[in-house]
Amino acid sequence: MVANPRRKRTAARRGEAAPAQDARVARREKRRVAILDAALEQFAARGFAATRLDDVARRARIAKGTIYLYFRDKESLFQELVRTMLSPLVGTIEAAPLSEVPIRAVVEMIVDVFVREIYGTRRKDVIRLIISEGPRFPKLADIYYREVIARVLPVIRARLSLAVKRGELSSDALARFPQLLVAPALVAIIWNGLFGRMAPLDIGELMRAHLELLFGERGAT
Amino acid sequence: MVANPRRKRTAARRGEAAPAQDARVARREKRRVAILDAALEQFAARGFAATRLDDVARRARIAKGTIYLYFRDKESLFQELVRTMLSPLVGTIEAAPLSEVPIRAVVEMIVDVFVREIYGTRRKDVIRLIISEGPRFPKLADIYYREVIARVLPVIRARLSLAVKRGELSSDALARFPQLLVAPALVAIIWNGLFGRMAPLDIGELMRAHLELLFGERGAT
DNA sequence: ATATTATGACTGACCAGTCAGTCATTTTTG
DNA sequence: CAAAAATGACTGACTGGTCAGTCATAATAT
Repeated sequence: MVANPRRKRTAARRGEAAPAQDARVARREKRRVAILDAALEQFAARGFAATRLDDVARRARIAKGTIYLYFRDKESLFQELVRTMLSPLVGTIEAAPLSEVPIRAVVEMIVDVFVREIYGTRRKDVIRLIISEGPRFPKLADIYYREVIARVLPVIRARLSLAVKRGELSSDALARFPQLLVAPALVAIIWNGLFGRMAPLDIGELMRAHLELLFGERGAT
Repeated sequence: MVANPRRKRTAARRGEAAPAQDARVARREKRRVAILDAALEQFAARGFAATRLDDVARRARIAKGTIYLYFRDKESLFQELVRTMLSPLVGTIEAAPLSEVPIRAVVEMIVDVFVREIYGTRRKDVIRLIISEGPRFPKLADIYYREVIARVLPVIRARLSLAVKRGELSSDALARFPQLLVAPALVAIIWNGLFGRMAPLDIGELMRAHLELLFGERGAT
């Protein structure tokens, strides 16, 4: 799109952003979110292949054709969904108080972010989707790795290595495999997705037990 | 199937198991396995919904209609696959030398079974399938829970509780959440399924590090 | 000859993606 | 200012293709 001279003139004359234009943009964004919302619901409930875009459209209260005005195709919609839901979270870890805090507090903070911001929100459904569909959509696994894992993991690993050097940790096991830190939380997501009906797993207690194994008895709660 | 009178007569007359009959049974079983094999390959590669029974048939070198002589429908085939692959494994744990062995050896044995018998075989694909498709097939999650989890978990939990009572373990965290024991192995399966191309995770090293965190430095290897 | 097993063409349901047409809103013209 | 023209967001019927499951027929075994 080329800049429109008409628009410029109007905005200049009134000394404000063109209101009609802004309303359009806002409306467009609202629709986009509505589609993504509906898509998450359907993909989470039925998986990628079994989700019908007719249903997504119905949930979003639009016609099916409209989806194609916002997303290239079903797979793009799926990818955008993952990107939109997870990318914002990365900042939280990247910007966190780094090395000024004792390692136990750092670890508890990471675990807490995971439990509250993922397990406690619809993001857990996105994680489930990545686990389920990722192997069949290399592009999806790629996006997730590049935009989340590759940005968060090194930060955490660096802090853990520092803790080893400082003598805060007696073993370098965690620094070498930071995955060990969140593995139980991931398992809780999976477990409750599968067996929540018959044997729900209390993620709070689970992670408390996990930290107990890592650091020994009770810490600040 | 009702007992076949012809078979009885033949066996009696010849004083041996009816050979023709046995050949039939064997042939039938071989076909069944061929179908299950092909199905595992396809389901693992494409997921339940995207797998075509035409492809399964081609892989098994039979016609599509033949599948329906061995399995009621696509979903039954899927369920039978899971049952057939995992049930045999349960015996291994159930029959293992229980409380005569020190707890660390018990734990290492459990981890080892997991790594060798699941991660090291096509059973890991079955686990992946359960994780991926389970939420959409409650019947599948049910089967897996009843036939595997519900039989293995109590045994392991009991042994861990005993270890706590005996003073072999200083914390009851593991006894309360035996899931913590295998969580890293599960994460390794998932991780390598998603990111194996760009950042493979060495499950041997991972589990060694895990045990190090649970028990402190090196044990018997 | 009969029963059992296997085949693969066929059917009907299903669904992603398209596109010609509608309509509300905005811009231009007189 | 009102009428006319332009815009572009939105719709939903339609198409082409896919695939689970069936069944009449054929091959094989007894």
